[in-house]
Amino acid sequence: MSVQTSHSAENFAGRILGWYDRAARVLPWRIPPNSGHVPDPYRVWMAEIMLQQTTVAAVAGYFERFTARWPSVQHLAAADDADVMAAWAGLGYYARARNLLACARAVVRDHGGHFPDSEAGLRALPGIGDYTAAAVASIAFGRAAVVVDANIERVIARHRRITTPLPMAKREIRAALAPLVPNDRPGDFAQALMDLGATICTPRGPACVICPVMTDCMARARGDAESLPVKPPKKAKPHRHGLAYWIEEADRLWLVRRPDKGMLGGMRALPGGAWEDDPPAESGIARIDHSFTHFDLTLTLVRREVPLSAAEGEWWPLSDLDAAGLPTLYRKLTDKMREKDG
DNA sequence: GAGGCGTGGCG
DNA sequence: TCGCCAAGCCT
Repeated sequence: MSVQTSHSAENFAGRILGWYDRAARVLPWRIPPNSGHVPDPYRVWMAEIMLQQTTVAAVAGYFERFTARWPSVQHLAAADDADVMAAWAGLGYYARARNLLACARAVVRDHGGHFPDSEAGLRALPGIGDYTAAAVASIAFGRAAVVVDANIERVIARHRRITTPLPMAKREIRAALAPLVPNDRPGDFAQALMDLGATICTPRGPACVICPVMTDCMARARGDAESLPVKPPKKAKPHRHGLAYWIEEADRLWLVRRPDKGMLGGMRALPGGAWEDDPPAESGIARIDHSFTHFDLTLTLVRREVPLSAAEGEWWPLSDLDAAGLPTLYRKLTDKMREKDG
């Protein structure tokens, strides 16, 4: 991975790290630069999984709750699946939670409770891809890995003015970044580039005038930083419809668990039918709209008297629905019913 | 390589 | 309002 470091590369890393020393964001999972503290690989890993495609603001509370409740990988590995899934509810991309548990158990079972300290070792664990392996190797273990996330992609595509469209540009971006990675403080370097992308080299309206690497940024010189990186066009989202069943008895609600694969896999949910292209005939007692990554959904809530015999599920106290850990889609329905009934 | 996979915030 | 986007991974 690492390489001969040219004079200009040192200069780049130096300016990035100098800026980071002054401007690093204070985050619950982050060791402040030059504090002399040693990062806990478990916490670094936990944060990286939660931050996949998810904003810092959304993650903060979940990170605090998870690390308080399961302070080590051994604690997490011993947790009940249902508790972990419920605690993840609302954060999205639920395959991450299933892989989080699988990964914790693999670390305990196959690695004596210690995370592998190499990129390749980390990459072999469930839920850890190229980015996360490099990020944990670099931040937790000081390895000079080439960390490339969407922020860093944007920073490098602009600095080197790489106009090849994504995802083809990834190869060029990685090649451009590799010789810039310092052997000293590689973790801070990666976090610095991500902070830079999040606060200065932003997708829209980048604040080039205060950027620590403005002087040799090729896109800045050309005045087209905001147009980079070039991304492929998005596809239109279809609209779907579905039914959900409100089955209530003695102040309890009938909940099911969705299958492990597919949408909202492994999560508690209201029972219901398949999601289809056409709206249902019934008008129901409530209706909500929800937008997923690849389709929009209108869900109609219908009252039913008894559980379907074949459906496996559980009666849940209506007074404690929050603890069920329903995904946001179903939370919208239960919130609406709570409003109606007072 | 392309598509499946959540959610909330922001301009 | 609504499209875009956020520390991607898996198949």
